[in-house]
Amino acid sequence: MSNTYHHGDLRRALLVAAEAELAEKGTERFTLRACAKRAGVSHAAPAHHFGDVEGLLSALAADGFRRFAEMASERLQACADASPPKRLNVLGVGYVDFARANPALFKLMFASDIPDFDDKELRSAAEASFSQLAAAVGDATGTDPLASHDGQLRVATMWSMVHGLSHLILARRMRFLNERDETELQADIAAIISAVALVR
Amino acid sequence: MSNTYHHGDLRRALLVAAEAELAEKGTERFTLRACAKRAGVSHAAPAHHFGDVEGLLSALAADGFRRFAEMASERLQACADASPPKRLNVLGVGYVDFARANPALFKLMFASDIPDFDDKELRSAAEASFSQLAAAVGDATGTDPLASHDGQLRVATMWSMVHGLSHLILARRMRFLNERDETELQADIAAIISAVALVR
DNA sequence: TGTACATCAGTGAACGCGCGTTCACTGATGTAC
DNA sequence: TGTACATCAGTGAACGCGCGTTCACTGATGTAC
Repeated sequence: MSNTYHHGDLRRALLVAAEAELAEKGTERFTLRACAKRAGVSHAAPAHHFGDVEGLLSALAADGFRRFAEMASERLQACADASPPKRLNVLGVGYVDFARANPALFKLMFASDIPDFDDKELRSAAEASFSQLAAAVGDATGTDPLASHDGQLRVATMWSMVHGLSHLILARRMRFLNERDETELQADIAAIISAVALVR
Repeated sequence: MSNTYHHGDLRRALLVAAEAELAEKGTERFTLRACAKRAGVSHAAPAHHFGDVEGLLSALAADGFRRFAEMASERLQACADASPPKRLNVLGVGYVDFARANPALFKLMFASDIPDFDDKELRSAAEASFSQLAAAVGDATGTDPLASHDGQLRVATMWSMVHGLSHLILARRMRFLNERDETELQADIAAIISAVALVR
């Protein structure tokens, strides 16, 4: 058993390394060479799996959307018996929690220019997440969320709310929220979201 | 009158150039050399005024906040006689309009890592904008927006709403909004914001 | 079970490029006398 | 009005650096017979 020459799952390892690099250095200073080094591999290796920086980041963003959808499913399942508006609120809180737990990944997922959104894998992963949100809005409001103009606006409202809250928390722009401790913050997030989620 | 050696207002010209560069290339590929070239000046000149990239971007972000506050004041003044909730809605629509009119600048203003937020000028410009929003929320809800916990949550709700909507529109992630024409989009934005702005 | 061969993942040296930074300089401007 | 001088904004050549990319290579694996 010779251990090193073939890595085994370098693709996976590079995604993990890329996420850590992104978290440490941000998109500006993100380099393939640093990812390769972190994964313990020569700097030319990433090209084999991802082609270029954009390819690696697109794959990472797609991975982020899949993880988000998975988290959302788990949380919804955990409150399967609750009322639809309550479940929508739970999903919204999950959205913000995900962003706070994976700030660099979250920013990448919603960066308009970096990942290649024509990438099929990325696109379908993102749309699966979106559908989850739309369905929850539909359940809570009792309307088909995407068939009617009104339903679309409801989805847009909820999504904007949780997305903006996530982004402002990550950017540390709402000072009074930054000063809350974790328990208080959780309560505040749920309260803010409920201003939209429980609207009939 | 010799025309060129001293530029006159290179600082201003570099800010204009930097904004255009940012719009064209994004933060990733933003370079001082390109800004200097665009301003028609040697590549070593920017250091005289801004020190380094971060200094230039911080100054640009501060400029963005000042322009935002100015735009907001004008719009509020134009509807001075309307009801407070209506005026809050106008301010919210202005927020989204500003983001759509200055996408690169808007992203820079809310990037968590790029501009140096300890910069005094940037900080005070940002806080002035924030105060404007808080005051409008206070007027609309009849409470001191920052003194009470409830008031803070109202501000956070409104800000999250308009910020998230702006960001999702810029990132082109809400497909059904992308497909609207300008008039429809304006109406939809106002409708979405009113879900929060008119809540009593 | 063994041998030969094709395939593939990862290597490492080399390259050219554009970047930020430095620094001695030079041209323009303002002020003192 | 003229002269001398200090100050300052912008120049341009030079530098070192880290990047992505290329390419001939090599080590490991799987498969055919």
